[in-house]
Amino acid sequence: MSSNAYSWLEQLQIHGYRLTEARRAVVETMVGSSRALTPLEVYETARRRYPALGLVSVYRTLEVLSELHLVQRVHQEDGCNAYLPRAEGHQHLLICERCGRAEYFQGDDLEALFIQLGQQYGYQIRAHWLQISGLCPKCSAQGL
Amino acid sequence: MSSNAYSWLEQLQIHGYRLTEARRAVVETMVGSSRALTPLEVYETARRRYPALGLVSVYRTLEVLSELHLVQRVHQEDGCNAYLPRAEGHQHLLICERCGRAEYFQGDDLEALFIQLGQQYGYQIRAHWLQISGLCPKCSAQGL
DNA sequence: CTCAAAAATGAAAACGATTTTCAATTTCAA
DNA sequence: TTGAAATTGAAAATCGTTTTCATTTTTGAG
Repeated sequence: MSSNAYSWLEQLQIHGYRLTEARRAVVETMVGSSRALTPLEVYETARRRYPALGLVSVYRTLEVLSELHLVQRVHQEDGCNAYLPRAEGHQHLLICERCGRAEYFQGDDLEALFIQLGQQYGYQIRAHWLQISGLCPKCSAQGL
Repeated sequence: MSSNAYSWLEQLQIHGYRLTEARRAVVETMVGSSRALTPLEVYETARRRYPALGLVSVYRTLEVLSELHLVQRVHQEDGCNAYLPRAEGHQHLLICERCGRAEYFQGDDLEALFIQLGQQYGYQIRAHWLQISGLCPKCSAQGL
């Protein structure tokens, strides 16, 4: 549904953002990525399509895409500056710590736990974050 | 068990680290904290006990404590540079995004899910991370 | 289509957190 | 007690990110 460049650009437009070459290039890079990408990686990839792109615009566009819930930041031991298309609904992430490859898995039953915990501790739950990391089959085969 | 300054210092010693005033000050600050603390906050707190302490030593000590699994980094929307005593066993974190207060809750049943997912996707699971955030009762009462 | 206001851009400078360097100090085992 | 090795704090360097600002691009009204 929201997993194609057209709808991402549409979302930008709906929220009053202009469609620019810089944004198109970043969107095209992020929308189909199955790997977590750092701003610098997005920059390098997107510049192949739009060489005039500035790194600053990558940062700014990623920020906007985050606000619109189209991408999300990925947290890992070695850094928290990579981005992926946002997991939808009750999905969570399984990420390869070597190559950044991501799988999205369903975790509906976890929502109940979160709600229960909120009540138990008197917390007003705002967000939850579940992420599993390890080596994908390919990286696993190559050895560490 | 590992939740007192004595055993943390013992762990440092066992692993060949020397016991210094700087490390004692950082350990004393971290070991009993129920709030996530940034390196700067650790520095400011620990300096009350040992004014000669340098910020650099805080960074270095936190790194060592992380390696020894005595503290862990906390990931939040607004930054990933705060630390807490490490959750033990199958515990996970419930954190107040306003004041950093942390609750540790048990999540044994989640381990089974992680193992199952690893098999399903062919991943060699190395780590998992579950964290819930929101407002603690106190911060919730104060309004946003 | 034209045009002007507003939004967005890229380059450079500024920034803040973290790391490195290094000479001086501290620890600890012999 | 002593000396080698580890550790320290201060300063400088580094890295990712943000801000500033003059210029360019987008878009909607005419």
